[in-house]
Amino acid sequence: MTKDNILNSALQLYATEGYHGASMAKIAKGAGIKAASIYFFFKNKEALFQELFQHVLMEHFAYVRRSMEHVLKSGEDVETMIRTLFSTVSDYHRRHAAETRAYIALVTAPPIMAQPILKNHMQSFDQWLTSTLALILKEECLSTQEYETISELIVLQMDGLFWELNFYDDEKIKKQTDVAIHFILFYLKQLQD
Amino acid sequence: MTKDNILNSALQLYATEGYHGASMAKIAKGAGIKAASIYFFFKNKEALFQELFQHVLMEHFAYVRRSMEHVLKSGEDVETMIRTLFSTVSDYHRRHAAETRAYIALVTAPPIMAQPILKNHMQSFDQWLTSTLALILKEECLSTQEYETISELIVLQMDGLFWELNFYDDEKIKKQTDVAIHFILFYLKQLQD
Amino acid sequence: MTKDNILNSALQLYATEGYHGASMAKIAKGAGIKAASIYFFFKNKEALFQELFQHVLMEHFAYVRRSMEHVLKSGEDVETMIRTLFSTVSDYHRRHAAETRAYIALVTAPPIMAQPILKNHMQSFDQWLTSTLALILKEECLSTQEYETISELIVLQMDGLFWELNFYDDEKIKKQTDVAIHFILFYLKQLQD
Amino acid sequence: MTKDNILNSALQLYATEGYHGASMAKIAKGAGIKAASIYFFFKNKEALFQELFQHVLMEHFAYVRRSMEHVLKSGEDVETMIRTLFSTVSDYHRRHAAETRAYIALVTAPPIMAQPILKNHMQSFDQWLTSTLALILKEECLSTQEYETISELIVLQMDGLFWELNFYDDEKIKKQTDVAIHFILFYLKQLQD
DNA sequence: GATGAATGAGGATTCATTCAT
DNA sequence: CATGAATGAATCCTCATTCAT
Repeated sequence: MTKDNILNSALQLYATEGYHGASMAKIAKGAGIKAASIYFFFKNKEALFQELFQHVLMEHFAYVRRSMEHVLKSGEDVETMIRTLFSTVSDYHRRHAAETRAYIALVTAPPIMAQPILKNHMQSFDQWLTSTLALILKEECLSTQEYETISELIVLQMDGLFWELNFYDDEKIKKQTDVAIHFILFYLKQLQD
Repeated sequence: MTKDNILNSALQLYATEGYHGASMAKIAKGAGIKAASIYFFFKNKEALFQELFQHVLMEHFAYVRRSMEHVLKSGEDVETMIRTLFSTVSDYHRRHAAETRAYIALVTAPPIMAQPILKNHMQSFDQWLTSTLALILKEECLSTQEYETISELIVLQMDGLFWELNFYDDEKIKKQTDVAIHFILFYLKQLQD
Repeated sequence: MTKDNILNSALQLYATEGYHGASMAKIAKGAGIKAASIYFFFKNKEALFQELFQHVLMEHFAYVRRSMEHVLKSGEDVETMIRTLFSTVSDYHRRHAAETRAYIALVTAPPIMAQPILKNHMQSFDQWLTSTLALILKEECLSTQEYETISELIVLQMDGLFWELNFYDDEKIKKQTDVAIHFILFYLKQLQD
Repeated sequence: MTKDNILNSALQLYATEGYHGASMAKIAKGAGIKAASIYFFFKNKEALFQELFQHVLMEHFAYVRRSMEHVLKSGEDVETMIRTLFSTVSDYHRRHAAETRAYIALVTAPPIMAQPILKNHMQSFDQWLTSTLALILKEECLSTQEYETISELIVLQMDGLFWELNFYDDEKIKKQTDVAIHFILFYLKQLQD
């Protein structure tokens, strides 16, 4: 459908040139139509952006959540769960490179109107992550202090991996993911001894 | 000096709106002059950008390197050195927020002409970091395998902290820096036992 | 009927924004349909305009003529006839505010194609008005000179009232109408003495 | 000067096509420059309009006031003063046809932002006219009632002449002006007997 | 009858840049 | 050093119109 072509084209451009660099003409060309036609589907540039941005955030969130819910229900051990958490997120980004790059570009030089959506999303994600970590770690007999520290640690590793998506190739990212997982599990084990 | 005003104004704009969002008129206004006057100091928009970008990268590199050389020469223990490495980088970014945000914006949606400079810089920095880590860890009797793992770990923590600069306030960044340092040292200690 | 809705919507827009300000999209929205649908009823924007314009002029002319014919046939005295002439015109405009405002907007900044219609209408109206005034005044025993002067005077009062429709409210317009009538009758009486 | 050329060109276009019909490109062409250059002198289309509109209103007001002050000071009789009032206004409009037509076009289909300026101006003009009429008529020994009637009558004649500017040629306008003056004086004389 | 989808032309405005002063 | 004045190209967006459904 034309609308999807527009959204896709916009996504690619946001990924490589940011919001300001993605002109309506370029987006249209990428979608195989003329610039004027975009306005049949979207009120203006901002509305197109908002719809796309929101969609990208939703998709990512939904995917990660679904994947984790699945694992949590299956009653696996901590190691498997943490491994799944990291590889799910990492895989998602590796397989949705354009979305991820667009997301990063938009987060780091966000058009003003993106900021509320973004803030909202980050809050939701943080909240979800916190409660998910609680579920993962609930049988590990950790003190509050220990629990908080390990949570912060996990977030730090995820953020590190995320930033590295900008530079490293698949191979290296996979390796860094393993390092992160390994490290977290290692620390967890030490705590329990 | 006027030239510095121009560079400063450009930096602020790159930080908040990215390369495409920073028009010559806006830069000029921020510098208290008219757009035409910029051309007395810079051949064109690209030249201005290049000079500024190069300068920002240099400054950062030079600062971190100087700071680490100082510590390395003073023959402190591993802990101090790692602590210095992290807090130097972290402090620099916290105190040069505009430069950092501009850097991030430009890295994540880089105008084509920035890419060689960027690649070049990253290579140099990686190289320097690797050799510096070698110096820091040289007395710790690590196997090659262990050395590599811990290097990757350190880089991962640095990258995590860097990405978090986008969202967290000073307080939280400081805390996350402490978490990073704490765990690296912890891991190092475990390896040695 | 849809066609009437379109004409009505166009009328409102011509009244408030003139010909250039009345886009097909706005007209359609006002009629509760999509712009494309207008083309089922009208060949193009110009044809819609022409039909509407002609209709507005006709209606007004027909109304005033009908009303005056009625009075003329009833064989009233001069005063009543002049009073009727003025109040008929004045009332019509007050009760057809949109038509009147559209008419004024179109007369004062007329799209080229409107000008022949307009010229035609004005000629007809002038002609009718002249012959009507002749009928009204025929029993007043006026010299040609006197007759011409009083005709010009009447036209001048009508034009004054018409222009004032742009600014004054109903109340004031009614009052000014009375002033005009009073003045004309006064002058007429003086002539006869 | 270029700025004046722009204002002049805009004036002509407003006169013939109204605000909506006067595109920046057309205005620029009339001024012998390119559309982009207009923005060096005016912030945007609205600002250009406002400046021009205000200027037109001021000029007219100032001219009429100056002219009347002159006559009032010279202590002429009523007849001369009324004659001067009408011919001054009439002459001004006949000699500033473009300004007048632009004024009419803008008043009858006014862009929203023009309305406060317009309202303001009309109030000022009304006020001035009222007080001027008071000065003109002060020695005529009129009752309040009579004074008010004759004031309204004068305004009505002026409005009629103004509207007729849209259609009649110079010759006819002059004649109608004479008719108006003649009748006002006539009415005044009758009152005094 | 009505609309979804599309477009070429033109609208206002911004942009980087030039050049004479 | 700095700017006033100018512009071609590109920006976002609206317009009237078409055509298949």
